[in-house]
Amino acid sequence: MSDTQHLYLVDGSSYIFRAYHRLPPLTDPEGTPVGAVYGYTTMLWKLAEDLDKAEGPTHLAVILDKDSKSFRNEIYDQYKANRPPAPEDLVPQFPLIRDATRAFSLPCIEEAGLEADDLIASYARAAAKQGWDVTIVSSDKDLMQLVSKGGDGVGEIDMLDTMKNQRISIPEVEEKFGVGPELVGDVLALMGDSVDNIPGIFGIGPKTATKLIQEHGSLTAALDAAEGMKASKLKERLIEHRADAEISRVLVTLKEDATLPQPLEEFKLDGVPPEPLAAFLEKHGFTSLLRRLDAGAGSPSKTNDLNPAKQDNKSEAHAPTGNRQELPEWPDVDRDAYECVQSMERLEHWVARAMAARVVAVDTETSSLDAISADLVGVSLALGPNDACYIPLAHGGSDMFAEKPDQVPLEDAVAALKPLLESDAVLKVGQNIKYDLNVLARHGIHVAPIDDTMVISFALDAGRGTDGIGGGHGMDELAERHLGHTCLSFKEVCGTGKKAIPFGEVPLDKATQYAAEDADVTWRLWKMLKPRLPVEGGTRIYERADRPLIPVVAGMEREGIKVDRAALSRLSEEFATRTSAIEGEIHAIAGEEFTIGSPKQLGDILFDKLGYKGGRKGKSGQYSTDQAILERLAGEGAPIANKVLEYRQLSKLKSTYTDALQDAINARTGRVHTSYSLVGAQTGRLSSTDPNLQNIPIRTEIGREIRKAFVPEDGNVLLAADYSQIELRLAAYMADVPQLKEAFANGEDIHARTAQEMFGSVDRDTRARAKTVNFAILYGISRWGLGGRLGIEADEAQAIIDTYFQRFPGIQNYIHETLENVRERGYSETLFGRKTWFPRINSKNQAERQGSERAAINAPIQGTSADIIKRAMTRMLPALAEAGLPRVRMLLQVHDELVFELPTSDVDAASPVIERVMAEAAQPAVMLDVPLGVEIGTGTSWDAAH
DNA sequence: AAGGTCACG
DNA sequence: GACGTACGTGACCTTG
Repeated sequence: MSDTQHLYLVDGSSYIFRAYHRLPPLTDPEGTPVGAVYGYTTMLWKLAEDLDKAEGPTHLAVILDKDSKSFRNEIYDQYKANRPPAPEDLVPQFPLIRDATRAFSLPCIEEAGLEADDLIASYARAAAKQGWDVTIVSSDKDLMQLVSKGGDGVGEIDMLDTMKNQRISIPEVEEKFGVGPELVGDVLALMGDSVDNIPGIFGIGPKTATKLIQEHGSLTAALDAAEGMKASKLKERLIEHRADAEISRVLVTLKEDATLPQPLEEFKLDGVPPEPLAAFLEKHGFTSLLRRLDAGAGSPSKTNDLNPAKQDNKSEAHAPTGNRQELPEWPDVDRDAYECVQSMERLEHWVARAMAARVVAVDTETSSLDAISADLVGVSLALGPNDACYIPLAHGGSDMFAEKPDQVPLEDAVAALKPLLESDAVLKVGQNIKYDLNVLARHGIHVAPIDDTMVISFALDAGRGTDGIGGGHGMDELAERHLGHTCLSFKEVCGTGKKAIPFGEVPLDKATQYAAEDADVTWRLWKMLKPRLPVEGGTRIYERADRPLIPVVAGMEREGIKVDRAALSRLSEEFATRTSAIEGEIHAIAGEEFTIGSPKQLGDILFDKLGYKGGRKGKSGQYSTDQAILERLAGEGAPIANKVLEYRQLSKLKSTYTDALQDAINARTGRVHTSYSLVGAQTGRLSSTDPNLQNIPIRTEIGREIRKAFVPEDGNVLLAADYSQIELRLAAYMADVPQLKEAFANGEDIHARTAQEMFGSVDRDTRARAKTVNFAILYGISRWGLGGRLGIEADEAQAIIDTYFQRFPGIQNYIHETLENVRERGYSETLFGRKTWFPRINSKNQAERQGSERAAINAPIQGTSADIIKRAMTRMLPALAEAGLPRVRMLLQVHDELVFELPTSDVDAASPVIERVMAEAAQPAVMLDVPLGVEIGTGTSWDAAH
């Protein structure tokens, strides 16, 4: 059988569209866009490499569409009528496809009045008929009709999707359509195709189409059976739109007997002559391929092992990574140089020196990690390299110490330190100084002015170091990066796990080494980082947004919020009862007891024991059992799926919220105090931990029960103020989209307006789809993602995206320009100058690069929104005080929402102030031409305030 | 410690 | 040449 001929038919037209959308917008030395051509060239190269292999081609031809009209337009004038025009930078690439094909010395077939699909069908059948095997290089679903097994002197026809590197034979077709290739046309005729504008039957998608054909065996049978069906929407549609289905059946039928413009024999492959190929590669600057051609002595088919792109996956292109500077001429950290301050006299000496120095690095040591409940154990100060001290204040008390060490009494020390820490003339520098602010506030010290090395690092380098806790701005990490110094770790000093001791039990010599080192390192970091701010454009965001926010957020953390413990406790009990009942039901259905909370065990029960369909996923080879999968199973009539979903929901609510929040109530204040991280999110958003109060349930009825437990003190109410659609408003401004700006100015429903622009009409369906598309845009879109969300094919999603860009060209420009900028400079920027770095934006790893691109599209929008609410927060309490409303307390921030607690009698006066401060927060630095809408609600719970 | 899942904007 | 599919978070559970 070794002399079997194998014909490859390359569907060039569909390939170039796919290549266009998945490759970066490359241009050749002359400025012609060539991204898609490059993709096409590498694909041909790969095919040519397979020439000598068993499965490889003996004959090959590229088939192209000649023009946009075909005989199908005569049958149905709307055929492909709503297809948007090809993107501007794709058009000049069409002729280059022919050039590329010729460069490989391959035949290129096209014929007026026929689509590439028809030529492919005719060639495939002709070749198979004379016993050749045929591989169609395409992933077009219409072509799947041709897949066949062969035998009896007839060759086999399969398909090859080079992008997914997947062979498509009969099983793959059956998997996709639920029927064999001979019935694919019937399914397609029912479901239609919005890209080609094949009508199908309105309201019937792939699922229903497959089901009908499976049940009835053919399209005609299914249509005939409609009369006998029980009354339903489906029945009506089948009857009413029968003609649509019939014309669709004709349109999807491939013409298999077209006259062949060139005989099959002429497609014989004889290697690839290098000269024309080299000339082509050179002309368009495809240098890596050119190198491979040179190295491979002529033919790509002999250069299998060379793949330069693969070898340096790690190189991160040219995005600046410079985090390191020349080290100043400082002595190395010397932990034995630090002083342990144990007398009032020495303390006063240090305070006097610090006053004179004008800058002091400060660090506090405490009994626990939680700033609100922690007790002060000691304070360290640093005035220069190795010029640092530790002032122990509450060490001893256990048998670690033979007797309590000499220490300045806490109150005396506080009195001595207070003038220094509150002096306008002395800058206090800390690493995460918000923590120290909160600790010291409990002792009546209101530290100011301040600088924070962690926040400075964030303003300079957000996104640069993606690994490590604290987003790469923790002290140990900064010390390593900027000073080449390894700090004494907390673990080394206090131990870990059960053997851990509180800092107050650490002997003074060791405590001094650790604590004073922190202050010393903080001082050095400040000396290195602070001067970079003006040089690297970080001053604006640090001085105007982040630094002033530190004491504000510290205040919010100290305020905390009251939660109704009894209400949470009741909910916990209710959830416990219900989960255990559901657990029993699930075990009954499964026929055995297992741990429902274990995705592994659950997956084995669902897919192995109970035999539901659903593939493996991920590297672990474990079944996925997430919400989307379970909802699908539930829709297919698996009773266990809904039970598991309910079980999951309730146990999540119980463990993460009703149980955990009770434990989070502070014994001293009776309230819950979250901790906000100012450097938690690369985009500039805050994040909230211990507990996270930025993800309290709201989307479901049962979840909102938890929100009801967040309450005001007697005589007060909670007030929630939300920015409405702030990110879309910012996108409308930043991308300059007149229709969206106008809609916001008029207070219109923005998703409805988008639906009108996109689909020409507004109903529930189009509005929902428009909303999804709007969000997709903000998040950096991909047609697979959008397709998944909308439940449509990726190519249909692509058509929607194209329409969106056509209607709102500003958005496309914004995305293009943002990415160009990020690729060139390495970072994105918000309207207020916040930078986020994307070191992988030019990565050769496509997944990595595309991930960075999506994040980079989103970062300026999400980040600008974060900047705005930060500005509002900083101005809020002074504005309220000025309005005579000092009793309004700002408690929480949830990205686009602020939560306040205030006397009921203050609501009327406070609401307009809050509204105004938020709405005007961008000004005067940025004058938006879109209004910022703010919605305010009040109530006796956080839920009621919405 | 990692992976899976799910709560929020 | 292959990879995974919407951005940004944090907490909890199970398992290795």
